[in-house]
Amino acid sequence: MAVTAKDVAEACGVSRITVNRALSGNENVKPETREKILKKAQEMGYVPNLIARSLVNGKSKMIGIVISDIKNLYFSEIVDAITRQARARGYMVCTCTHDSDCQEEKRLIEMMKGYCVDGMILNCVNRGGEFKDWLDKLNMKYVILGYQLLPESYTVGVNENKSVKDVVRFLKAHGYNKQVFVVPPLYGEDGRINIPHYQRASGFQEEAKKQGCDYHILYGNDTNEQALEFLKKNTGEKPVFLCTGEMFAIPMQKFLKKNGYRAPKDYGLMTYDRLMYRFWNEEAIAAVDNHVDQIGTSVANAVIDLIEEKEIPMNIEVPYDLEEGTSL
Amino acid sequence: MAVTAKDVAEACGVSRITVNRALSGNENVKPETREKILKKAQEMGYVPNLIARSLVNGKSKMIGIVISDIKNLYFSEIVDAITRQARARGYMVCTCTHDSDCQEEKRLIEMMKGYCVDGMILNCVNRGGEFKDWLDKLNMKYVILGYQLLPESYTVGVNENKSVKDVVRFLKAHGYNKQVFVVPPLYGEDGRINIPHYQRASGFQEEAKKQGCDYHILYGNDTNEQALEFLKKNTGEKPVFLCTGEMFAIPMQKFLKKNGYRAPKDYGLMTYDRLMYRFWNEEAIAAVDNHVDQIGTSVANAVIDLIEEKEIPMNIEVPYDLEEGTSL
DNA sequence: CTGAAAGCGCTTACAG
DNA sequence: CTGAAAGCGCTTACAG
Repeated sequence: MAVTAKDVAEACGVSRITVNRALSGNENVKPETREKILKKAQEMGYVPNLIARSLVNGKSKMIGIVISDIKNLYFSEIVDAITRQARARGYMVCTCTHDSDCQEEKRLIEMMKGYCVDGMILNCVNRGGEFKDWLDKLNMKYVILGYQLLPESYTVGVNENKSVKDVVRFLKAHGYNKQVFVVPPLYGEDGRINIPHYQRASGFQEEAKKQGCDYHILYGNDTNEQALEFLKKNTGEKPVFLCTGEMFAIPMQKFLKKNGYRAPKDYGLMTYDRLMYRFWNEEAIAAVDNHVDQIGTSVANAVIDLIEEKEIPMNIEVPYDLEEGTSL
Repeated sequence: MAVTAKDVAEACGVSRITVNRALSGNENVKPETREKILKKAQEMGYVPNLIARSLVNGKSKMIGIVISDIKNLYFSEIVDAITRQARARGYMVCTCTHDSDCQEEKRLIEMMKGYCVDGMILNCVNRGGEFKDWLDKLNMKYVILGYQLLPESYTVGVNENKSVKDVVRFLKAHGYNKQVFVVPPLYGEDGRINIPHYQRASGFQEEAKKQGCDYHILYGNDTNEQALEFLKKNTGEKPVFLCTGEMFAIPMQKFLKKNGYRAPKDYGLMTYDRLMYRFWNEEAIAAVDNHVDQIGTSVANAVIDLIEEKEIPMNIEVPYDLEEGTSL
């Protein structure tokens, strides 16, 4: 098997403790001995066994990430940011995906515990107090991806309720009084609610009402068609569509274009995130940029702070920006 | 800290060995004792410490993935496929990224060894015999992402030299005798060659010559402009551009469109991969589909087969498809 | 059916 | 400056 400290020790005619001391930079080693050990270790290709070290130290320097799907651009960008920040602070990252399967999520979290990760970052599909109790019983440190997503837990994310209110005012300031919020079904096939989308939808409603806007909500799996109907029937003011994601905004833009409606001539368009945008050099849709990389960096810092026993706020808000584009 | 087998044993008034036997499904435990142990373990939230197990078993059931950048769609798709296949075979995955930094790649590989991964999947930026020697000295199992990328190593990928020849014939069969290969600089800033692109370029040249095509190669950072010039000066036959990636093909298509040239009216267009395509519902560019998910599945299987001491071929070719689109 | 012993590779006191 | 001892949580023989 692999070369161990013991092998190096034998090759040098000293004890493994001395080898360890030399390698760890401890001062109490005779310079010549140290030299010899370092040289031999190098020669023999000695790499310390980190899991043995974990076992005795009680810390693994590993962070577990349990998310739904890494092919999703949102997550690949977050995982990238987490990986970088974790490495910068001396941690390695293990990622696994549960495809929004509640049972699988629990299995993976237990597995992460089994591997003794020092902390976990969760994009949890399980919800509510029962899950929270189950999680706490594991006695692990964890941070939830998503602002205030799980009660009484450490969370990191954008305050969706607040940001959408900014958007309403932003659009109003751009002269749009007729505002249409476009959102896919809030409830999944399993009957569970999509909390971030719900936070946006309810915030939109509150603020649009408050601002005296003529507001509407398009909801469901056929929002493209609904939007087209809306434009056809619309009289008077030009409306703006606020889509809850690029996955909806971009196809909608194409669909409407095919049917003779163009932004910003016939309607305004705004979306969330600019993840796909980086692949193209075309006109930008106005967007709420949630700075996904910052979310990743923040959540990595949060969980590492927890691990290192630093105090952090319960719910960390990551800032967002409203970005102009050519679609308003 | 966490609940150990010892804790469960004490709670049940038996030895930890008995606990272990009950939990591992060993038959030699009195049914009542087993019942009691299973119940207590469940109650106490016992999760076996997998790194302690790794230490004694000499295998961690972890696979290390060392790649350049997970934000790259190619890699996020591969990592996704690897993760799924690895889980299906009982392995967990640790991923880290080196941003094409040769030193960092070596550090990460050593770190993976330190964490006792049973095998590694590498998208290596280091090349050549010296690296190969260094790698082998670590005495780890590894598979390289990229067909025949590192000599005398297990590799998995598409046979680029072969596939591009198919493409040349495919385009010829579509009536294109004037073929233009579009490739970014083959040498990076660091002077190292991009082997897959080189394999494609040289295969293209060989086959185009053999087929008696009127062939050209556009090469560099301004291939959009070069393509436009080419079309402007072009007389006679309609050419086809074969781009080495969507990152080049899609912007080129847009650029040419802006300048009044459209595919397939004024030119033909073919590209590699359909990774971005899944985000859109627009017309498809004809493409060599490398089935990136299959590459991921294959490379996961390859490394796990190695770990489990099964025989596998040195270089595994993953099949590709030539996909029709609306651009030819 | 059950347990005491040895060991995986390391670290952390403690003794010389 | 150097080493023997104990222990992290588990598993694998071996003994009763």
